Amino acid sequence: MITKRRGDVSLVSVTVDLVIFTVRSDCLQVLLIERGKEPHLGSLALPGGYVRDGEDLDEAAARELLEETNVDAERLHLEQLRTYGAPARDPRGRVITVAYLALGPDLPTPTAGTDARAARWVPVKTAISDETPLAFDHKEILREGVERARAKLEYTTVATAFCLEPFTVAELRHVYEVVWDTKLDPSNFHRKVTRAIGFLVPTGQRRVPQLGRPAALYRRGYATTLVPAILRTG
Amino acid sequence: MITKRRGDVSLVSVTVDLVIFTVRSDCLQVLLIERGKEPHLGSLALPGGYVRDGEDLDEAAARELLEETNVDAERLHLEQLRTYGAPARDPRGRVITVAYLALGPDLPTPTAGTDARAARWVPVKTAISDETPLAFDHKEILREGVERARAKLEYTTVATAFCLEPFTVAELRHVYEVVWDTKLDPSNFHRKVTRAIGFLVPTGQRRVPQLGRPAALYRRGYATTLVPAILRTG
DNA sequence: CCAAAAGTGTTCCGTCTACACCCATGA
DNA sequence: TCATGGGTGTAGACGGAACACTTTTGG
Repeated sequence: MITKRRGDVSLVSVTVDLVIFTVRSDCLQVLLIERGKEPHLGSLALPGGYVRDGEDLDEAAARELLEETNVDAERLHLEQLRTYGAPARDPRGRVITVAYLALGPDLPTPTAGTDARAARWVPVKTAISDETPLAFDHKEILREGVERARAKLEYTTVATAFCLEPFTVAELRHVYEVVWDTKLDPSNFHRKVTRAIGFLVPTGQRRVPQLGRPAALYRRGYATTLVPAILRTG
Repeated sequence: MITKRRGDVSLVSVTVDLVIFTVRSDCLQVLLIERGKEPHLGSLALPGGYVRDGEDLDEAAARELLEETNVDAERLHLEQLRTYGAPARDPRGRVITVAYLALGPDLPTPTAGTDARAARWVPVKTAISDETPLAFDHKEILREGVERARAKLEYTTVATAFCLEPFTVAELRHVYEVVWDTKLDPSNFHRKVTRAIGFLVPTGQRRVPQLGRPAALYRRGYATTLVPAILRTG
């Protein structure tokens, strides 16, 4: 282990890693990159990078997000997930990583990022399975990200982060169904989200679908917590 | 800012800081130390210290906990809270800190720790108020710790971490009342905690109080999540 | 008219709240 | 016996699940 010291204090490198989720093709997908260098050259990993001098952790996460997805962090939900610092998690030496969770609507192809690294969307079911190896401890980070995202849909309004505004109640329900991998009763779901104060703001507009009655369009409301919560049953 | 580099990568120091709560004298208290050196010499701060070589973050937190409270981390609830890394949060240079939340029963006087630093229990109301300055960004960390602890009583069984086994339902209720700063209906609370499967294990013993009917004694059950949750009302 | 999706009404049922009430002990 | 806290019973309010039903569009 190569570890320098400042005084009697060991020094370590700090990275941020991003668990970026979107709902695409009826499934929850995560953005993974193919590593272009050692260690773990060629294997899949979460996007991320070193925290720079004078940069706060949230800033570093937002910068990496912009570099990887070409989307301004303003338009996404971004929150700190957890910090991982097992001594041997990176063979290059002591590196601890602050993991972030990002949720966004179906984004433009991420390959347009400034990094030349190949980035692509991978269904979470695939990424999480034992058949898909991920670099470092990224599998564990991803699993925790999924759990956090699923839990947060229950008692917060973050699900709207997956929707492009304006959106319909059915689109929002689709987000819940995909993230939770369940079916929800459309009528009861409609009542819950429209009655939760501050969750949805009606635009007064409607969208005519290919089939069926036009649906009212909404934007995100001011509320961040969802009362009453929308609980997963079973 | 004194920051060394390894290759092109900036190196930082990493600390763990502990938000240690207990219920003492009918109020929620936090363990604070009086700093014995610069910066912030003499002011109150959360206990903590540098992460050592080859030490995982959880290990470092458990070690600091043992040093500060002289209590084995096995007997306490210990979980990662959040990581703080604002560039100027420590005047000595770039130091990021991984904050941990620890919950335990009314502990022996913490001054017996191996560190010579003066440690003492401070009511959270006092510590959190604007009249009590805390070192670094510790006020923010403390506030987030309080919020986390309060929220976790709702949907997990961590409240039992505040109780010495065996304990009565009234003692557990007292924990909820103190942490939430509310009064709870004793009869309804009793039903909720005894019906939640895996929360409490009856010992078959009773404790005869100074006054009133003897109360059944319980130990912690296997459950970590609380279903149904015990919600704060209002 | 039919199919399909949006949205509303209604019934049933379980949980929470409030509070009356009984139980077990020491004084 | 009384006072006190432990614990149970119960009626009403509230919210969720299930599902029948109405609305609004395109074909």
